[in-house]
Amino acid sequence: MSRTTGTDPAAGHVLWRTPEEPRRGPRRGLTLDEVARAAVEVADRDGLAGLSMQRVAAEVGLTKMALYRYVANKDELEAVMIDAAVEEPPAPDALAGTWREQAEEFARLVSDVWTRHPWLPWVTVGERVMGPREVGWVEAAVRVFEPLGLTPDERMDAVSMLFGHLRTTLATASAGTRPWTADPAGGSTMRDLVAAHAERYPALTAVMTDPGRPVVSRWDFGLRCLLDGFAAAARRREGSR
Amino acid sequence: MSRTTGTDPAAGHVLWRTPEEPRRGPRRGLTLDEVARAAVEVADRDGLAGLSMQRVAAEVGLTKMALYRYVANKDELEAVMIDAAVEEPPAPDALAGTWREQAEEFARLVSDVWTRHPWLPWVTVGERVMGPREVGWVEAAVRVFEPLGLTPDERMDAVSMLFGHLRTTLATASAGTRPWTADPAGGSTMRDLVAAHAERYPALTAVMTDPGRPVVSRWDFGLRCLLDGFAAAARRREGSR
DNA sequence: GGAGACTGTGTACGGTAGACACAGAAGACG
DNA sequence: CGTCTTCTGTGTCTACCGTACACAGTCTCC
Repeated sequence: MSRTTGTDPAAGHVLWRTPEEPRRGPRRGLTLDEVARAAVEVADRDGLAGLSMQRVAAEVGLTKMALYRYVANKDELEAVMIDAAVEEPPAPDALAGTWREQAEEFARLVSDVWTRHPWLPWVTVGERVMGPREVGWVEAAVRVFEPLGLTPDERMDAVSMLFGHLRTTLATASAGTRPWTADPAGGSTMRDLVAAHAERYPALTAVMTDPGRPVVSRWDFGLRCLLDGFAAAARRREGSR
Repeated sequence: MSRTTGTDPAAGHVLWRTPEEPRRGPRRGLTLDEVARAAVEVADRDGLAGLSMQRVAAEVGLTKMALYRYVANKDELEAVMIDAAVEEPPAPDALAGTWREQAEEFARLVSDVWTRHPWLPWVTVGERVMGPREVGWVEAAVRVFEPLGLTPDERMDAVSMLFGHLRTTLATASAGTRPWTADPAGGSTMRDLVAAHAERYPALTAVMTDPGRPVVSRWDFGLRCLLDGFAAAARRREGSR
């Protein structure tokens, strides 16, 4: 982790380093991008638990130790595969309409990518170095909320909440469950458990007997609540101004 | 995994099994509860990554293989330690006031527990068998939203979103970061990265230059937005009735 | 034609979860 | 009392994980 510029805290990180060809020695058989895409493929196929240096190495036809010529460790591999998987963020003029329409469209875009790579909602949490594309997605999200009269901090909070909501929804959805059963329930078992102990959980029993709406309408409800909440916050700001 | 009742899907799971003394053989030196509490202690001290069968076994003075006499595998150990850590959920009459005050109080209670055990927000996701206490917390949350005119499904969605919000907030807070920097950013590095590439991320740059409010006010903002959103949904229901 | 830098390989280490066989303890039953 | 049976805890073993390190081979620069 050696800083080169002094201003860029992650200059030493593969994600933000411009790849400069070494002068001497044998050419490397792969690019960092190929490694990243192979890792994405492994995670898509075998899940996050099935992702190991061994498997990724086998995918590209190398020994696992050769991978360490491309990334410093597994965390860095994860970082580059995230930035490879999220693809390009929407351009500034890609989203049109009111802020609300833009937010809905943005959520749909994130949902698309995170559905294509179901492990993404699980790894885009916690302390780590983000890649340029991932930061680009956050940038795009911040842009969406600019028309609202929120303070910068509130705008960022809104972005955070939007991503959080998508994560919660999509992470559990990818687990093959209807969204709420797994939060913090997890699995259809909660429904059965409640049914087996109805006297102990009356409020839940009442909820569980509901026939249930289709997933799409649940998705709408959550997002709508969130955006309504932001709108209310914006109104508060407007009023106090 | 042998069902005993037929109606209870997790009857074979330690979490829902009433512990019946075996007739013959030596007495076991520990109770399941002691094992669970030891595991909680390890996780509190060494974090989730530091939690291994080995460490927990050492904590209680056993070999790791002896642990398998108490739990079937590590997942089951995690399950029992979750239910041990969350403690008793609030009683039906423990929360008072309007639904909004109750929701705020409930959020505070969850926050307390999840702060005491910072690994909790990370493990209470995904497909798994919940314990009786954890289900009790969900039950309590559902009760809070009963006064609102939401449909059962919407009520459950609201609960899910509330937990999701708390998880996002507390998981990142425990990582030693201010909430939003880690979502999906992660770490103060995002701030620095944006600063180093200001021309590329203008919207983010504008946000980052903000001095920033104290954490407590960010907490309020998020929760307030969420509850405002629920209130709006309830108003929609009222209006259409 | 070196010298030196770089890539990919092989080996080794300490960690993980868990399968399995076994020694010993303790109640059940003759 | 002795024996049978069942249960607990131990020790050993396998397969895998991330990764440190030494080394062989390859390429460019001087």
